[in-house]
Amino acid sequence: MPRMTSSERRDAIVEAALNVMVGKGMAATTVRDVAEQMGTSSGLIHHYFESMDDLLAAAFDRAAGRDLDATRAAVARGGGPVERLAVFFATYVRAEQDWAFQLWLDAWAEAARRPAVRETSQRHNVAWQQLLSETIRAGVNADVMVCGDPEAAAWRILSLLDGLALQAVAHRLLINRQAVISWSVSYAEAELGLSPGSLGCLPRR
Amino acid sequence: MPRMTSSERRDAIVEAALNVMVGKGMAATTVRDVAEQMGTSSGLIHHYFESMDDLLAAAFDRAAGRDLDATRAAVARGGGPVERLAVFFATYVRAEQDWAFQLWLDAWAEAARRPAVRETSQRHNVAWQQLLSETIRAGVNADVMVCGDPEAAAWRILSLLDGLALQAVAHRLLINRQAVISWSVSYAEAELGLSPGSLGCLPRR
DNA sequence: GGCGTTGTTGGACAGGCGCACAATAGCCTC
DNA sequence: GAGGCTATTGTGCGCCTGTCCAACAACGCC
Repeated sequence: MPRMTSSERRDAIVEAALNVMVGKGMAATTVRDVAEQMGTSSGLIHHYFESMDDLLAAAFDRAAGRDLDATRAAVARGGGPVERLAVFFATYVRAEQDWAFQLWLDAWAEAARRPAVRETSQRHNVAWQQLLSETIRAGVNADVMVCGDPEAAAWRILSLLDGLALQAVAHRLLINRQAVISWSVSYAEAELGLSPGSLGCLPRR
Repeated sequence: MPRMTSSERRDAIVEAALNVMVGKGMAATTVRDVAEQMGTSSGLIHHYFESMDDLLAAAFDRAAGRDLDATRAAVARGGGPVERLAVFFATYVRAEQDWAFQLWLDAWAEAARRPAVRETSQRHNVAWQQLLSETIRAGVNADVMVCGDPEAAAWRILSLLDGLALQAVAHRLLINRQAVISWSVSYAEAELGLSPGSLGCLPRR
């Protein structure tokens, strides 16, 4: 196979691992799968990653990082705090759709046995909470939201979002994505003292 | 090893499997582990269970079923609808503690690859939602709660509970059990038109 | 152009997995 | 007590896993 620079190859491996993970799930992803996906030998992978744990963590890190970066960028483009918060919800729910949330599910479960995966998922979880709590804090400082503890409120809102996504994945027919976003938006409006409907023109409950 | 009746042996296998699952996680549980835990040969297990999928599902079914039955019984002992709801929260959060929620996490992740586990976790999820929505409906019928759609409200409350438990397990230090119960209780009170504090004397936010 | 460095190969290794199956051991019935 | 039924054993098969390593090949440097 063609020679690559270190960073290119490392990138390609992570990308291949991510592809396999999306298709088969994190727990079922093997070194040989990733090698086959890349079209190289399996030994190559261990030249770039100390262990399978590290590789899975790196692949998950990339997927989760992309979603986080996309949401962070979209939020930053928003005008006022309220609009930024609305963008947060819209982008978050879109990011967590389909295979993405299954990946989070896998990561949480695997975290019990894979230290690197655990570290990665914890780091991203905290990053999401920080992004949301900073958005809330900006709204409070601008006197358009009311919240005594933005940190705690962010945990609560994220918990509801994740819990709803969980239910949506667990039985796809009973809860749909429309419900996830409208319910969580309604909750956030109540939590932050916003008037109903101010966080988006989506049909609400 | 001493001979048992069919049902006794089946029971013992499920119990042993559950013990292993609690200690090592569902994904890491093997036939040989379960056999060793029981003190018998591994071949015996396949006389009672067609596949590992069935065994894992049966073990999870027992664990989840116990929690559900305990909560259902505790709720039934409650006096009025409001007290029953308060009992639901107290018992639910206690049931989901420690290893129990990790088991749910494992089940959700494994569900993608193990049909029997998927069926079992879906069944229990729906059962929890029915228990909660029936409690809510009773409160609405008794004119002590206000809720236009008890089914949907039950999904929202359960989602928040699960999401909070998820965060609590993911980073044990940032959210504790006290927060899980007080935050979810506060949400339920707002959702159902109850006055703050009516769902329990626990310290709230 | 030779040479050292390094990306890359492909297979070996030890271990673990679910599962199957013939042999054994214990109980019940007649 | 004999015979049959079934719970139980122990082993072995085939496959798959992560990791390692000696050999090979391509690139940059002098």
